[in-house]
Amino acid sequence: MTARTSAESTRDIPEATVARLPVYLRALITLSESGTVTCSSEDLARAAGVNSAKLRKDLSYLGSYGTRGVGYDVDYLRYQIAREIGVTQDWPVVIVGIGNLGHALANYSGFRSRGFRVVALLDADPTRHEEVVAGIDVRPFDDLEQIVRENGVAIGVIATPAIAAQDVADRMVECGISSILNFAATVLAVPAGVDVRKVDLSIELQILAYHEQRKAQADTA
Amino acid sequence: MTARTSAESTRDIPEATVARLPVYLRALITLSESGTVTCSSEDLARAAGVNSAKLRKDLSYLGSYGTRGVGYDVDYLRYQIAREIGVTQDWPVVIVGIGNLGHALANYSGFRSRGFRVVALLDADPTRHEEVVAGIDVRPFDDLEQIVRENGVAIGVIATPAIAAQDVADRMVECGISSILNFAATVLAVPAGVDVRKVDLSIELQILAYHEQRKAQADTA
DNA sequence: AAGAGTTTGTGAACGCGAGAACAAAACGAG
DNA sequence: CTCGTTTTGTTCTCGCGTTCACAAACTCTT
Repeated sequence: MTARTSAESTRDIPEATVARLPVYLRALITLSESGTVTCSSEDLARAAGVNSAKLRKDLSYLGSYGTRGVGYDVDYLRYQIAREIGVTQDWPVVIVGIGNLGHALANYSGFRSRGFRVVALLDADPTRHEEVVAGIDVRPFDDLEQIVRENGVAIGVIATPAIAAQDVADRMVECGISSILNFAATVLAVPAGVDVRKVDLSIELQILAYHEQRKAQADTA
Repeated sequence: MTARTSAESTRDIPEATVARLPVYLRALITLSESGTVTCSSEDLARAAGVNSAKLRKDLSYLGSYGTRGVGYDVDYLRYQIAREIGVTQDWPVVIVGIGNLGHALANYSGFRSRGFRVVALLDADPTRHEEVVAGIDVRPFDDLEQIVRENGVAIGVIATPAIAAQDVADRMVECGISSILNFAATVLAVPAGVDVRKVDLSIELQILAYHEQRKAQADTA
């Protein structure tokens, strides 16, 4: 990892703030589409479901984009956040594993509208290679390297069964992919420098179940 | 909310720990299926992708289920964690919104195998009410109250478009559902006492994009 | 039976994030 | 131009979560 020398735009933003920026961005888009030109931190915080002090602190890491006594220009702030996240540019993405979830992901319009372009759908099962999902041919997993090279893909999505996920991740890393979104129910081992984010549907439900159980215990206490 | 008087099993477990318990549980199940009888905190931590000190501290909130100098009995610890989370019992769940994602969720085997039973699929669109997904009839959204009442449903999953999500949530709360898993791209407002967890696919990708952009900047610096 | 070797459970230190509170800056009225 | 009002940007404090480090407890060998 090279040392950071550039003065501009490389202050490090806390991870917790990074995770909220997309939420603010979505709220700003909604406000913009409803014709709102200016909003206060209070307005935006309510739309994003956070505390207004936290919102202002988060935005202060990006710079000083508001006007005291007035608030924030919705479209201007929207652009600044989008630029900071990096979604003003186009991110090519590959999805591996075209089962039920892979289908849903391929058809998910939220990717396209937010700067992500699905350039390929891959599956190891040859019987799926006839399929066309969301207007995209399903191709053999072995085409991964070529696709990554030709499209400059940096982000991969894993929607395979858990048993296959580590192999897919290894191949992705070999091909030069450095960010992985993992929907498989397994912990991936990857080298340093590769980012993995995990989404596990059943874990979310289990967390809810824990709290639900406690509520039930409290009621019968 | 009633005061907690029961001495046993009501120590409050930190939220961060609760979020990791399902990960430990999954790791233990994998270990158990591979025939492992005993494991050290180091082993389990590696399988779960966390620090072993953190693992031990997390487990210490549940009680003292290990043996010094030996480690943990895999099946025993597995049961204890499952019991603490509440997945030794069966949780009936309804899914509202049977689009691409709703299909994927209805077919997701990870729910069933972890104590969650999908008792109904609901959709507001009458043209879908002919469909049978994952062996379950798709029914009108207005049947929600009856289904919740008859099955004692406490957990609802929202997989509708963002525009409909708040209405669905309101109706769920009215019917007595007190835990909601929200896949729609919107922030839900719910009364106190109702838990909401949000899963937003495009937000996860945006977080990856942010880090990817920084890596690219670092390389060209 | 005693000592060497493991591994858990936990006390203590540390760092990060949340929220309160306020000073600084912009606007508008008179 | 000045004063009051509004709202941002930032400082400060507090609490939570992570990690280290070690004593307590158990096993095994001799």
